[in-house]
Amino acid sequence: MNIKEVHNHLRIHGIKPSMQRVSIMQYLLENRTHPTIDQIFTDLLPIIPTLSKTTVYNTLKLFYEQNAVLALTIDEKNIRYDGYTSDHAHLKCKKCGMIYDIPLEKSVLTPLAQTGDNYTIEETQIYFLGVCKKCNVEN
Amino acid sequence: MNIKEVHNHLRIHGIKPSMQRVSIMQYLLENRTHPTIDQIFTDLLPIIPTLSKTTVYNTLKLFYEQNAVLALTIDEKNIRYDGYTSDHAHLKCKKCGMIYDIPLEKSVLTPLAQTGDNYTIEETQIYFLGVCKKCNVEN
DNA sequence: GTACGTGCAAAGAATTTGCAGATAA
DNA sequence: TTATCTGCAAATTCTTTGCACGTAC
Repeated sequence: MNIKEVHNHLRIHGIKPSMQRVSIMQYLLENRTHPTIDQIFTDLLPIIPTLSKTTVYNTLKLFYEQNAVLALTIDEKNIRYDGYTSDHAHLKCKKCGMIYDIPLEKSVLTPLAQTGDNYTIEETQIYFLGVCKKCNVEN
Repeated sequence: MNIKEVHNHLRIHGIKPSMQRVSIMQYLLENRTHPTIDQIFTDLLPIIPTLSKTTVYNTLKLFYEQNAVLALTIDEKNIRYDGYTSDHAHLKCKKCGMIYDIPLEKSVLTPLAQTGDNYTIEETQIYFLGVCKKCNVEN
């Protein structure tokens, strides 16, 4: 994904595009791995040697407040971030720890939306805990 | 809820009932407030003055491993525990921070169960983030 | 030049670990 | 007795805060 696209993506969400912010958002958009703060920091440090972890914290907090990313708490230890904000569920494999995207059909989304009808719902998250296909085959 | 019932509840889940374990489980069954470790500790300390926070951590980890409680990560700061393990969703109010139980209809559960069909799903959690009725009225 | 962004170091909070004493079968 | 359970203190990990320096408009 080229930098201009990332710039636009940030501006759409009301975020001024600094060099660090662009790099972090680009990382999230290109790596659909639901990374932790630490993974983002470690992977970007070789590219931006002056990067500090505080900046990664600040930036992701800002992205989250501007609804530019999803924050996943499916992992008890660390918050994980997802640059892909459309409707989808997440599966955490209890064996390998990987987090997978699970597409959601309308048959799920429609009744679910009705469930929240009596409240002011801003965000819905669905987490599955189980074993992924790969780990199932291997054992 | 009397102690014998709590004893049984623990034994059903393969947990030896010590005094501390019974107190903590009884607390969870009688207080459907999704408490944090700290809330449990603080509330039980007057009843069990020798209780240590380590024991509360140990005990809830054990309960969770034995599927005797649900662990909610809907709150980014602390894990919250729920002694009520049947199907229901949770709503976290962004204003007051309270976590509410939301009953789930079959129209939600059935298509949701089908979504996970290709995986080995052991647990499903649904989180709503929004504003509760009380806070909506007040503002 | 003023406001905003970044990054260091220190502080704070949540959780885990190591170990010794207590308890129960 | 022998396992297990408990609880203190220390260690570790994750996150936030305070502040000074840089940068951009």
